[in-house]
Amino acid sequence: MTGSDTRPPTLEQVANYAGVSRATVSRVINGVQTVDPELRRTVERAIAATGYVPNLAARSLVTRRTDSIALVVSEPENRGYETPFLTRTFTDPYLGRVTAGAQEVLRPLGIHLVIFLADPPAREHVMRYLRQGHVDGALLISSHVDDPLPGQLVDLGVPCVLSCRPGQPVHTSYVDVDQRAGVRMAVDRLAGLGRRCIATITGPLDMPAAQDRLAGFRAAVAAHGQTDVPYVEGDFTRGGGERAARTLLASHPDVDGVFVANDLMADGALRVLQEAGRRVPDDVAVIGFDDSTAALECHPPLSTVRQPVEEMAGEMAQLLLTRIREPGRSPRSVIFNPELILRASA
Amino acid sequence: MTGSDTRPPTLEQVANYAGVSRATVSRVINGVQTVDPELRRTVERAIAATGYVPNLAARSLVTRRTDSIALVVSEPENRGYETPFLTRTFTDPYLGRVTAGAQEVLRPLGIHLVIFLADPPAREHVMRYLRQGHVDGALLISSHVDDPLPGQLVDLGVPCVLSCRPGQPVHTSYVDVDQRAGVRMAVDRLAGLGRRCIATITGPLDMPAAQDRLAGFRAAVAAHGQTDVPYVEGDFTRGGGERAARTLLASHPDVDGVFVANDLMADGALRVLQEAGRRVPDDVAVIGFDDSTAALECHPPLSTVRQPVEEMAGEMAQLLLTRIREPGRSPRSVIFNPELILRASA
DNA sequence: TTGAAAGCGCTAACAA
DNA sequence: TTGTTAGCGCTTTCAA
Repeated sequence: MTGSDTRPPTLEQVANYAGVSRATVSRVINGVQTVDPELRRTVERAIAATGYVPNLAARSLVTRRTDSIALVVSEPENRGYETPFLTRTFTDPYLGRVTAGAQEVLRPLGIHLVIFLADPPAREHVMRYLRQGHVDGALLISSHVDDPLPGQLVDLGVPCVLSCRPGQPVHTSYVDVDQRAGVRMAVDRLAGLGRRCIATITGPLDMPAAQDRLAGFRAAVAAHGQTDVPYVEGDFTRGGGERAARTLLASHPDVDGVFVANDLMADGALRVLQEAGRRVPDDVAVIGFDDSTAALECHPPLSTVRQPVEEMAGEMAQLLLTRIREPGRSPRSVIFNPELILRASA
Repeated sequence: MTGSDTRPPTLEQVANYAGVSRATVSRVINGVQTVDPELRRTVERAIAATGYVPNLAARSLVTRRTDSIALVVSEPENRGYETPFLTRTFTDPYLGRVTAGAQEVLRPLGIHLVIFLADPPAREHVMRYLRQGHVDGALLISSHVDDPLPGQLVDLGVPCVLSCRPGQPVHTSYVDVDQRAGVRMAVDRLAGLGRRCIATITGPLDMPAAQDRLAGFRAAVAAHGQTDVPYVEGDFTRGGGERAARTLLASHPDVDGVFVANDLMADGALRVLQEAGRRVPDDVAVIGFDDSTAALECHPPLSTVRQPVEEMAGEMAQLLLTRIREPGRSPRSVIFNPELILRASA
């Protein structure tokens, strides 16, 4: 009944059915213009009648293209975060935005986007998958300074583009937001609100993005004459934000402004601040980073530094396509401008 | 410098290098036992020396296997949820758990898991990808009653397994949790706590899982002699939970127990209840569903009905593998038992 | 145990 | 404009 023990129809069979050569059917399928309209019609009927679907393996064996690219989220090793990798990844709106942005440019081109999560146990598999020519290239979300994956992929000749400044120099393109400029906007705002004790909750400091934001914070508060640089390291999760906020409150009870390195942690921090009896923004003003959907769900809605993630992902896709088409061309990176979005929290 | 204009080494080249035939190299690669240990050594050296990696396309052209299976998350059409599909999907810990569970069984077998999101714009692409034989089968997360995808895939002969009871009868296996039993446990607990006005916040009622949970709720409260069945429809997101809780509070200010159809909504509901001055669990007891990571992040920590998602996903993978190996065999479905996890909220 | 040879289904020169 | 033909890189009989 399931009846698929029989093989799917081949080009050859369609050709026989239509009474033409394989080459002609191939041309019709690939939209080559030099085919007699009448014949094309005949072939199309034959395709419909036989239910023909091209065999991808056969095609890519000769074209050396697969028309699909991978989105790889990588984590070099278990750093004892409270939340495991998969949970963190699938709980943060970030990946959804990246996917959306990449799809936007890939889909019209008929290119498939396949998603891979490369935590240490999966790492080898993903590497093999990419090497075996299953995809034409990879968009790499690699956030840790010491992640060897980007370097390895480049060495293997897999075209790729990174989602942010790589921790170690890698001969490949990347896309990033001007982290420091973003933080600067946030701190300027807090200072403009008259806050005198401005602190920050950082991301994991083994991530370039987190380092950049902390460095930006240092520079920004210094510019406003604040000599102390109170910071607590978080992990970019809601729970981490809560923990960090508690630590911060204990060490700096007089804090009146907080720049939190992402929205998820800001949400957690907001909860803790308010449970501790601080009014936001009156007692403590809070600004996040990302402008993800989480920012809108905060109570009160979160002021935040907007990162145009979708656009950035689209650009990554473009860069990758270029890289695939012209492997010789030298890497090019694109830096986007952040924007301060003001809501109720600061 | 990037130097990959040159083609990767082929089996043939490795064979020449090692001074043996292609067949022998192939045997070594595929772990065939009948190869002289000495020769095997030679070949392995040759493989290492040349940096050989099998060409997947060529292999699967002959074996008709790809050793990869797809995890497809499907949504039939835009139902005007507040939160868009990708955001919802990548914000809910559910998918991470499914991935983890499936990987657990697939990885040791050397099978790749590739993730696809099939919302309406991507749908056609994903279908094509699956039909073209890019994967050996698919794990399908399809939550809507009227999603045609499962039926279409089955018709196309793509082996698949569903993540819950399908809305329409489909000739394929699925895995599910005993929804009604789970809800029953929750309601029994609330009733046991002496709650007299027990309400529920449901998932989208065009999802079988949401329907089952509501039906289970009906039956359970009736069993405790509560004739009224107060419910508000939610959307399985945090924000949706907040909105639903507000509605509920307005229509049933005397509510003292709430069963919320998933943890994310329960988190939102908790916030709203508390902002409205209700103490949890004293004034209102709340129980969620899933036992996802969100349950632990709630304030107070959420009592919830545990669904063994990882295990269920592992079983899906097993079922799919069986289905791939023995296409003739008739579909088999597996129902898991839920478990009530008591924390502070009820 | 090893090798020779025949394809898997497709695209792309090249000829006609 | 169409058809013929030669592979793409691999696995797998079948002989040796």
